[in-house]
Amino acid sequence: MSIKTKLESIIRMSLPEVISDEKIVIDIPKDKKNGDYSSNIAFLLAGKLKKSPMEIANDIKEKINDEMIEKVEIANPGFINIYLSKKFLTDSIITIINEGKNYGKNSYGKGKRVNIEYVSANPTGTLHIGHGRGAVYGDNLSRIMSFAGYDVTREYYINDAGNQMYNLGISIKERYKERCGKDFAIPDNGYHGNELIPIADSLYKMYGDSKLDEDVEFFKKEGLDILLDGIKKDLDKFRVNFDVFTSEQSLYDRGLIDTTLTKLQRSGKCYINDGALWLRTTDLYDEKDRVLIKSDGNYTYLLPDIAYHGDKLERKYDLLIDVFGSDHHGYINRLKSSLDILGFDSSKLDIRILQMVRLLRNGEEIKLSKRTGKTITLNELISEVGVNASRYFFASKSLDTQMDFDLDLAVKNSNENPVYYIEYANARISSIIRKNQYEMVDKFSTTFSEHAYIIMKKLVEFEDIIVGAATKGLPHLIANYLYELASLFHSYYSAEKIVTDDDVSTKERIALLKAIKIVMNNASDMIGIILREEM
RNA sequence: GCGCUCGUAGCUCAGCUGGAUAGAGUGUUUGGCUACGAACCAAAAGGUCAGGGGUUCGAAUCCCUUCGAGCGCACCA
Repeated sequence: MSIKTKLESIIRMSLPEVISDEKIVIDIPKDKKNGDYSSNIAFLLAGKLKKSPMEIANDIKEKINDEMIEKVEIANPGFINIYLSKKFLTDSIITIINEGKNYGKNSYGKGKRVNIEYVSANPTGTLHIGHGRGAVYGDNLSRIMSFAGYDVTREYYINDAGNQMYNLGISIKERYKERCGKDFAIPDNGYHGNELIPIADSLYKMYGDSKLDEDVEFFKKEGLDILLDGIKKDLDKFRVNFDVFTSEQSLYDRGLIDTTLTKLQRSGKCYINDGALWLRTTDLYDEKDRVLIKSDGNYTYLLPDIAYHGDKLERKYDLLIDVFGSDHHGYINRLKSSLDILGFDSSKLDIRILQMVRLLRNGEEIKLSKRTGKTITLNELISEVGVNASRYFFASKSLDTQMDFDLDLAVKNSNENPVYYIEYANARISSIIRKNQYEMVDKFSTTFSEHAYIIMKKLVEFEDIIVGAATKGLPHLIANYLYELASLFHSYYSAEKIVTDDDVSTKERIALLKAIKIVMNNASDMIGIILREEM
């Protein structure tokens, strides 16, 4: 159980019975003079109990008695400040070592099924840096929520139906003609980037020029396979994985689009205007009604999207998380409205918007454009900066920062990257442990320095950080925690010697180091970073 | 024009259900290797939290408003 949860129940037990269901918030004060943990509960109860916050705080203090707590102080104008006991802190070293890779794992989200959909890039080209950000977010959130006990499904939606795919097919066909030495012309709405040239090349290698008479469908299928395969390989290299790939085409094949359409029509929220079928989404949250069937009889993209989300909800998830780029924020209301019209509970759908990555090269902005193919690909990023550094770069920032990314700067700075700082801490610890083999400590006898206790306090915070990151959807909390932990270690390491003539205290300090190493590695796992032991 | 997101140190960013004196990294200045790895540590300087109003014991955080930025506003996906 996490520290905050434990403290919360300790305080709860000390409340007067009448208000024992009050929500209790436990904080970690910025200034250590205000305790290791603190609660403002006395302020919140002042009105209900008709007493001053100071009085209430004192009443609570009187009733608190637990061996994990060293002392409780009341501070003006009514804060309750709690200090953890040293025994609790040193005991936690043993807990951490015993639990190892499982330390921090908890059952907070037990019994909750969550589906996280991310990347879902159209298979019409290679992944670029913008996809990388979404990939890292979705992957980290999946790792963290699993660790926090949620039953997580990672899903990728493949847009393999519709016009775009036809345009892809015809563009590949033209590139294939080019490769075969024939005249070729890519249509205006086709894909002009040079990403398709290797596709044509591999088709040529497989079939020679024997496929010149094949129709667009053939090139669409072949191209899709190759492109999707490339996307999966890039993601795999980036340590991003999925449990389920759902194809849009398969929704058509299963008849899901038509049944969804029928249900929508039965809802009475559809109407025909100018030969098109509209859905009255403005009855709910949308600012504008949306077209489901165009006047030419084709479906819009929205209809399969509704069917897809309906399908996910049918699969009995308690929570659906979609990771979208900010250029798709307009989706939220139309999708939620449609789901409610179908009788689903749209509050189960949580759409996370990630702000765009602005790309720079030598300080100059590069405009992203698929048509011209002028982008920085994920692959380029990985090969120039490395997986660890690029993942940390994305992982350490909140989703709603509009971040700048200068590849040249990133390459230049990759040697002074935060990941190096963290790995260096891991390497120093590993080196000391390697050179000084001691058996396991089962009881701590000496008093650690203040510095050491500060580290232990940080270590026991880990589970709360996991729960916070999982419930708020903020993986960057882990990245920051990891950096702070590394920093505390470096500082400790410089301040005092770990290995001394005193065997007993040396053994105990090394146990602390082992605990730090475990937590650092567990935290790194949460953000897909693999720490080297030597560098 | 309307909508969504955002604006924190020179630069890149934390600060998350409103908490105590707004924090890191980087850059600048200064000090520290005969000690377990100096890719490190210690310290200084650096702020009108975009501006203005409001809500309350208490606001970077919530509300209103002005300014600025990004992104949307298709019978494209």
